[in-house]
Amino acid sequence: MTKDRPYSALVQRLKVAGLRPTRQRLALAKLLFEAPGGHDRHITAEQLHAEAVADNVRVSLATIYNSLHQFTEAGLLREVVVESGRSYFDTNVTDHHHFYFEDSGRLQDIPGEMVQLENLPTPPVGAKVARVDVIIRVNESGE
Amino acid sequence: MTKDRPYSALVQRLKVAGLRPTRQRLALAKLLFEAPGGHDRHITAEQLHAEAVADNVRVSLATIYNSLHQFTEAGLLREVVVESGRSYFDTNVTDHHHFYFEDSGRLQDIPGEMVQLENLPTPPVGAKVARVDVIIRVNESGE
DNA sequence: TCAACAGTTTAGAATGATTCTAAGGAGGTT
DNA sequence: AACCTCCTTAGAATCATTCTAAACTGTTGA
Repeated sequence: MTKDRPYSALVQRLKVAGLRPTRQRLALAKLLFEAPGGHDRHITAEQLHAEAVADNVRVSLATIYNSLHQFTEAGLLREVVVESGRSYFDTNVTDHHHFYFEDSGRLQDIPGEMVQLENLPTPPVGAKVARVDVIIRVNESGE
Repeated sequence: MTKDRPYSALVQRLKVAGLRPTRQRLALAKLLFEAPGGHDRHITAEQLHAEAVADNVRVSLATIYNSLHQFTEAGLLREVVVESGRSYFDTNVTDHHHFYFEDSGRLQDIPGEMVQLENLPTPPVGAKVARVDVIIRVNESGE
């Protein structure tokens, strides 16, 4: 039988991340990482919750938040902040940047190698660079 | 008399921006743009409110928010978002970028010319670049 | 100088996203 | 199956921010 195979890729992925493969974490991981539409998803907690509900997965919002943060800490997701009061979680954890469409609130990936950062200033003494985010904010409306 | 001179620089600045120079807007503008510590301030609404209170200026939080947004629209301030759920307002409106100290939540300006962005991808058709933000996230704790 | 109107301020309620709490539930191991 | 720890959850709580409706003030023109 191919379904319910105990050691599917997702189960392994969670275990490697040090997270117990619970019902809800598996369901969320599936929605996030095996979405039919492909990868490079930028999703909010509310959106993921809506998807889960639509997929008949019963999960509380609290668990959505817990899971998103745990996945992020484990390196399975990356948090992107472009707008105060709303966090996006990006399934693309490779080095890359973003276009942000201010009108629609949509994000679009820019491959890391498409942006060349020259002459980056050295960080202050004692500080280590955790990440460099480049956000290109664009408008689509003819304003 | 030098105080209460009706056409001080701040009054003019507000008028040019199309904002009536009211008591509270003047007081806030003074705190923001004529702070003794110098320019390049990165301040939140709550912080500004606290400064106003400490300076015996009676202003409501609602007015703080209104003013910060009006100043931003008028180009006197720039909003910086680095962390979900908290907006910083930057008194430096020239082209520049930021170091963000994740431990302390502090921001530090990086002059625009210190970051050279090469090969920026062209925005999607119909979209115009409003701004490019570069945020260098750093940690100070020896983690 | 002063009336009058439009633009401002305000307290407090409302909102929206996120976090907390404490109690019940479910993996995994023996 | 027992057991312990980790996980999930409903609902309350929190936090930043926005809204509302009423009171107030700058400015203009008579």
